[in-house]
Amino acid sequence: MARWWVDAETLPHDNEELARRLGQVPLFQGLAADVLARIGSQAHPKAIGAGELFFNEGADAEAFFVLTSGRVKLTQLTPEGHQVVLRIIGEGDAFGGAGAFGDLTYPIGAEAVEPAVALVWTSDTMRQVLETEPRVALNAVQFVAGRLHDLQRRHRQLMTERVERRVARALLRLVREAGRRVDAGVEIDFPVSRQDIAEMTGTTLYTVSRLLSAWEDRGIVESGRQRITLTKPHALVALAEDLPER
Amino acid sequence: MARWWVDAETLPHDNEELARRLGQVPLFQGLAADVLARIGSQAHPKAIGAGELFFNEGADAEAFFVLTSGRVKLTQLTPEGHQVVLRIIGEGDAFGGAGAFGDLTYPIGAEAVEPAVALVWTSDTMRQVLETEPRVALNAVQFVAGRLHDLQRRHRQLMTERVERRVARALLRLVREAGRRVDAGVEIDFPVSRQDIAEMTGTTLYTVSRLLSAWEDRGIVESGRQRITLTKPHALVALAEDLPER
DNA sequence: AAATGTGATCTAGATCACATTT
DNA sequence: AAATGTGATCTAGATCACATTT
Repeated sequence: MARWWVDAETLPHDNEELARRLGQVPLFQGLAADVLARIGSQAHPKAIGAGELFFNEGADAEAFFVLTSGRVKLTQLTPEGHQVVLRIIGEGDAFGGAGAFGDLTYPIGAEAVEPAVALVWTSDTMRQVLETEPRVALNAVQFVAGRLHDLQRRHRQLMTERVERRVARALLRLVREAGRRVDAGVEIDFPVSRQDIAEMTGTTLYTVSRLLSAWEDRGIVESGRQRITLTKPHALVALAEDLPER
Repeated sequence: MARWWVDAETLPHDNEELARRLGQVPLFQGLAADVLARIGSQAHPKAIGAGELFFNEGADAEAFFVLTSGRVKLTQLTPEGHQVVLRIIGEGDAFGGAGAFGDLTYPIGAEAVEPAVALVWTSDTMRQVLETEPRVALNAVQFVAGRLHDLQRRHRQLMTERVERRVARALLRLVREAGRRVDAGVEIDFPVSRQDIAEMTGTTLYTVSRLLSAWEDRGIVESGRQRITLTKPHALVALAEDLPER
């Protein structure tokens, strides 16, 4: 997908283009151009830097977001302060819907892993859109149900699969959603640390480091500081799916 | 909550009462009586025995259900055939919505843990209701979002907490949703095996058995064949929340 | 027959402790 | 300074193997 807006300033200048882009967001699919323009006119852009937050878990759910550039990780914190990464989203993805759906506080946090820009609506505005545009409500059901089904599958995998397979799946998922072709193979297109992978898969950075070292020895991956390239993705698929490795 | 219908035969006789009951289902909250009556008239009841299925994971998502009596576990199977229990639902709970929300197959299975009766609509019917009754779509977003948030919390717990705590949480959850006061304390009101608890918490029946034995020694639970009574629920809360135990 | 209980043993992966790299 | 690599050690909980209970 092409970049939507390179920065916050370019956004308000072209409302027609904005409406066209919004129509490609799954949540707003199927809406008439004038409705999209009206929804778009109620948004304002917000840009944050890498490591900054759009919102914290537990904060008042005052706003709804659609990411227009960058990557954002959706996280939860344990009472002991350990972070868990639920998913990493990219441009065109909606997040922070809890307020519009009736919750008082965000059940998750949202942190930029690289500089990010999002369109922001107040939760009240988005609740009104949900209530006046039945198509948006239908899209929202499908969107949230999709998230639920995906998490159910990963929950099952966390319950039943070994760490190696879960880490293999996480890497494949990341390149599927954010892969960039490079000479050596497919690279994950934003900074990912061993710690990030550990927080996505329910293990420790030590174990991720050892797995990546072992895979590097076998020529399956190449990795550096916050950078991972899959040189033989099919070999990781074999690990993830328990296929014979040829 | 009082029993809705003791068996399939009693259902069709009183459409007004049916509409009143449907109005208490979260998904149908806020609908006018005539709309409820129309929705109710399109349902038919289905009764199955303990251990039988309303549907299998992966089957065509042809129908939508509201449980009116009994308990149903929502499950997933691993490729190796191991079962995982995502949740156990009771009367008034909706399930099998995937078809109405646009999926072709059920992402989970639904098995009765005791004799159960559900109202059944075709997925097409329910999709039409979703499309013509904006309030139902709004309710559905809230319902599915609630399921998602709950699973996100449990996913985090599965990633970060020890087995003992997860099992303590599972028991507390079961008595909260299906607890029955008895002389000795609070009993889980349907048959639960060690295996069921293991499939809910991502451990083995052996570990659950050992935990229950240890807790029985400490006077926290009493348990028998497919039966668990919490005699000191507060002690389990202390285990689940890491409180000092007094 | 299916569910449960429990001792003995094993092991995947966590934890600890440093060293090295970017 | 933050991220990574890796040897040494530890341990929670799985696995195995029976015995017992309902």
